[in-house]
Amino acid sequence: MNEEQVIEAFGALSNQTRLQVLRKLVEAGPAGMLAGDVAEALGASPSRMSFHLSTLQAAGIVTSERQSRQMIYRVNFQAIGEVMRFLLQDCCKGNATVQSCCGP
Amino acid sequence: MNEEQVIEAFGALSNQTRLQVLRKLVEAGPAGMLAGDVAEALGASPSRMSFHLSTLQAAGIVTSERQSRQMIYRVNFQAIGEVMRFLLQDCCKGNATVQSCCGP
DNA sequence: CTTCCATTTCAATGATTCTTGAAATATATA
DNA sequence: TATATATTTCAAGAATCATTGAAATGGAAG
Repeated sequence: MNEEQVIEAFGALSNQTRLQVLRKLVEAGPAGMLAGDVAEALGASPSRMSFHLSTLQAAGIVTSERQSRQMIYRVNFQAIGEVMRFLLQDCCKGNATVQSCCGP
Repeated sequence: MNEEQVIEAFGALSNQTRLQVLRKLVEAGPAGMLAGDVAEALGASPSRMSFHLSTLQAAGIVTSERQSRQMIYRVNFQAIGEVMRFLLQDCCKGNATVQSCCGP
């Protein structure tokens, strides 16, 4: 993951609605969630949710799969880990204080 | 660190100039860097750098201290760790794949 | 083929962010 | 006090982002 992608990911994460979407999808687990269900769960219109889901997907933070006429969205934990790795290793040179976020 | 602060931090990190500033300040270590030196190092005007440094400081990612008529900026590694912890624990419920970013 | 349903795309609008250069502020020195 | 230096603040304009509602698309079912 390069700097440009990481910047896009941070941009995607710097929004309340999208952070709520992320939490919902984490809750949902590997099964993921339908776009419409995410919209309903968060009280957002379909078009507004589509905008935010697209933003998250463009940043790689979620993936999408068509299931007949609906769309399943899932968290991409790998991508989130890579963003964190970039911040820790590339930006902060593996600083121990930062690293302790994952610690005991 | 609460959601609002984390969103502000992600916003601060989603910009190329500010990511470059962060790297410079990490390089500089505990001594920090003068605002003017950061500006010069990155080829940015004083007012433009002041804007970005203020954004980073408002987000808690850097601290500032006046030294006579100049300003010393330093990385706040603790804050960066807290942002990562929030993303890992609060958003991703401690997901192992995400956590492995800090791993071996 | 028509209709229905889920989602996305589009256009318009308002809000936020970024850049630029000039003016203001704070501090030091002559 | 006057002057110089470092930084911030301010105002204007350009660019990007978010919300809304209407229209278009993709796919299933009658």
